[in-house]
Amino acid sequence: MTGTPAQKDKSPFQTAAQRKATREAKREAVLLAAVRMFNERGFHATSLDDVATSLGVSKPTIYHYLGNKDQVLLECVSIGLSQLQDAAEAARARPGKGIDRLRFFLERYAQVNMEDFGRCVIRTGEQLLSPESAARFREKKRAIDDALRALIEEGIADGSVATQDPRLLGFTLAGALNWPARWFDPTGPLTREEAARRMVDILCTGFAPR
Amino acid sequence: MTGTPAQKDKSPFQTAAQRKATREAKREAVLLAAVRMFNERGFHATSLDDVATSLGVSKPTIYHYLGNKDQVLLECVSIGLSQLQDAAEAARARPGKGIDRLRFFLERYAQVNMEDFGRCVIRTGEQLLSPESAARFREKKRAIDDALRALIEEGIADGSVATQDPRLLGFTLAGALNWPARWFDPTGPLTREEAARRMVDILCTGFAPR
DNA sequence: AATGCAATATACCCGATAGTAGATTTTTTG
DNA sequence: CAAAAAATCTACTATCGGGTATATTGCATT
Repeated sequence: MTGTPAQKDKSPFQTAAQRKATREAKREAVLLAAVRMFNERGFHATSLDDVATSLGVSKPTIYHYLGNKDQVLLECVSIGLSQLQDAAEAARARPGKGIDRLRFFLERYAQVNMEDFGRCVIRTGEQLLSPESAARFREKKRAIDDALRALIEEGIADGSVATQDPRLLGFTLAGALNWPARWFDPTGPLTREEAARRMVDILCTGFAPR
Repeated sequence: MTGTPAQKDKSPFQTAAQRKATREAKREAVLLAAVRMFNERGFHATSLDDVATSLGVSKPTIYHYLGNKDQVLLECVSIGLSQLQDAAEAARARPGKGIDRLRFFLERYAQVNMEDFGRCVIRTGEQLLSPESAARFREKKRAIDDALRALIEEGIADGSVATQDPRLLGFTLAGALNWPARWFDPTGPLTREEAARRMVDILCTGFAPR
């Protein structure tokens, strides 16, 4: 048996698929490093030099994987928004009354907003992006809003959700559950799941005694 | 009667007090122009040249009234925060059950967040300010948070507010009522007062049917 | 072995803008 | 009216950071 090499996948020689995968992994590492710095120090206070240095590479390497700073930010918020979109679809696919599906969505929504990419969605003002990127950003946020509105309407239709003004209810719920992007501290007393659950409870029953 | 002039206060000659007042008025005009541009285009996307031009003056004029850009922003958020502080004190001074005082505060709080300086408070990340200014900013925000918490606790004490977790209730309410800083449009269908009232209603009773 | 592409680096350019120096005009006051 | 003070301007400096031109290294495919 002459040919078969002893090394299975620690060979330094990669297949085309492996190369593509490591490239993708590097791209994602750039985005993760970037989003963390954006969240911590702010977009403008984070130079791509900073991001590069934090990864032990130089700035042109980032440009090798992503076109420019605007694209880096757009990618980051797009990841966060697709997580929210996934949550919406999962809620949509659930059985149960409208209120249950709504609560399911709201919990996930809150949880995403406590994670790196979700936080970035909330903290990123449209002004930070180029006009074209901002348009795509708005579009995707709009889809999330619509999904939330639809869940509310379904709840109203089956009598499990009570409100005078679905639009305003949507804004109110979203606002309450966006805010953890600013205050939640994962090293604090609550887990993401627990914090999300309790917030949704509060929103569901209100603060007046029943 | 030789002396008494016919012009009462349209004389171009001002008293010391009047001069001080016009100076203050100019300072405030700068802050108002600045905060509007900050809210619209973002802090970093607004140069002091832009602000100056919008007032028909040149940049050094701004420096004549305010020390530097950091101070301009700090002044803006300080105005917003003092409006919130006023709301807290007014609520504190009210008669009635805890829940009524809390609702009073929350409505004002929401209204402030739909106005120029309040919006700026919400939209300003601490990273935009110098470390020293950021510390003062945090301090003042902290005071508002504490006031909200205190009102909640009073409601709990007299049985008019129901919650398992006052801290989280505070965050949830604040988040919901901060969010209008991002979405509220004064040219839209609702007045500030009406929007605030409805949001507080939603938060008070929740979205589950009673 | 030779050619080519992917990955990465160094060193640079350039535009924007915060902040300043110094002159100038206007107003107040002695 | 003269001198001082306040208000404002023009023109400049300095810095930062996004983005690029170009060189280098090394694996990969034929």
